[in-house]
Amino acid sequence: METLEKRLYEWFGYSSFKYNQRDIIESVLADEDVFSMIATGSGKSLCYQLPALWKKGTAIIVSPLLALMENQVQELKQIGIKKVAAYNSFLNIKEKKRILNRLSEYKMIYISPESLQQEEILKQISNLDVSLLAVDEAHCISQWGHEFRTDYLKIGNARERMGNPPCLALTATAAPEVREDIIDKLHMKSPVSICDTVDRPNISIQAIKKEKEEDKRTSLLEFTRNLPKPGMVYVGSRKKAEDLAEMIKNETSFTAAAYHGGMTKEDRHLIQQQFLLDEVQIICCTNAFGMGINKPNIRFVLHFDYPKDIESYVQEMGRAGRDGYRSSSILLHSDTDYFFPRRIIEWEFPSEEEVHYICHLLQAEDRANISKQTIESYGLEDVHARFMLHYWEEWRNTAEEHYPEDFINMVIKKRKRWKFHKLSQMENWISNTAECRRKTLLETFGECLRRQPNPCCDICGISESPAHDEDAAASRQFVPWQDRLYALFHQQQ
DNA sequence: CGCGTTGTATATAGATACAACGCGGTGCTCTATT
Repeated sequence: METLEKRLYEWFGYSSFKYNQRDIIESVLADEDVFSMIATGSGKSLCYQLPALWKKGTAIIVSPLLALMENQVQELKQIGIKKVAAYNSFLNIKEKKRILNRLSEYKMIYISPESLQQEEILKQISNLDVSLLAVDEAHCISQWGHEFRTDYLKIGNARERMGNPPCLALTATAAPEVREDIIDKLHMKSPVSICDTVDRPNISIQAIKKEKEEDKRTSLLEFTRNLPKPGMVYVGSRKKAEDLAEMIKNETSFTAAAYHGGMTKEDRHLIQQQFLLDEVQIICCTNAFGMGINKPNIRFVLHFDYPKDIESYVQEMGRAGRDGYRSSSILLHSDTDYFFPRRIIEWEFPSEEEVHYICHLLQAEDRANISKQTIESYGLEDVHARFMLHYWEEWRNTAEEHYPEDFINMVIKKRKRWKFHKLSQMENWISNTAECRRKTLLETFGECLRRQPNPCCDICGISESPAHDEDAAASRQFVPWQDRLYALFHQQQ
């Protein structure tokens, strides 16, 4: 397929495909459903952008963050691809109508799962020739869909309304159960699966036990002083992100800043830019920071609090060393960490009392009269209200009698059990790993460790001397010069 | 949800019991005000 290369150069200015890109694109062009797990920075977006331009019709691209959509649209327009739009709440009614009335004139429409559920857009899309439905950061379906953003679970229904176009799911991290969940929720039938390893040989892995929170702080300062920078510190709460950033600024000579979802958009953007430009050396953040960030030279990721599942851990530590140079992942833990993640899981669900109340309400009234606002007016949080509406709708289709007790047992308790299971899997890896950490980590992704890098992990032994750097050097050579140049160039911007 | 802090009443000047309140990741969208 010589013309594929020709178009790649003509449209995007690249002279060759990266590892796996061609396979994915060819499968998409053959109208296959494709599930693909490839590393961040290996050109995921091109995998739907090129087919979108190539094929007749309009591609719909589901994206989790408004900022990501805006970036992509802007970048495409800059390289001369103009028939693209983002359909979201940035638009006013006039602009929305304008786009709605001429959907078929676009080659790509970026959209959030929430906007995709609006009846106006579903109606228009059902008459549209949809060339491809692409879901970017598809692990969000599994990670966010069940409790936090339930519209992620409804993409499959929207797909049916479009007349079942071919579907491409893209992510950087997904364990086997998560892959199955994604494939199921997108109503994919025997998809082609194209996956990279999740192993990152240039990142050494450590989990270190400390007595108390105070000892974790001392250790954090020590690592901050001694490790190469820039670095990231992941914490569990907004307040702690700010506390630790303050502490690093006061106790060391390095620049630090906090980043979390409670900050204004402007502040978040500013801190992000400063970190990207190496003006801020250490960023202390909650899990709000990460998606869409492609900073190549992060030298360490330190987990001051551990995440609730192994995939999140792999995603977060994997932000280190994208340039291929030696980097560290360090996780600090202590017995006092036990309760926090458990409380957060409990908090994700409405209380039993609330469920009872809302179930009776939903049963007594005609469902059409009950909006999210009604449920919120009974004191439920935004997320819980959406949770109740989504599952109630599913629930009433599956059973004849609808008792709140059954709803609690079969919907809520089931999900909680699953979440606690994932949490203990994470904790087991932290506290009870007897073999190589890298090996056990890969096994949860259904992979084998093919070659042990040096340095590897705290169990295999971390050598302090930089003399054993052959592996970091070797992995560096794996990165083609074009990619390194690209990384350097983007670092400059 | 569950834990820790603050507030209030009681009955008497300091201490106790118990209720109320606040905390605690992730982001979309729509609507009504500054």
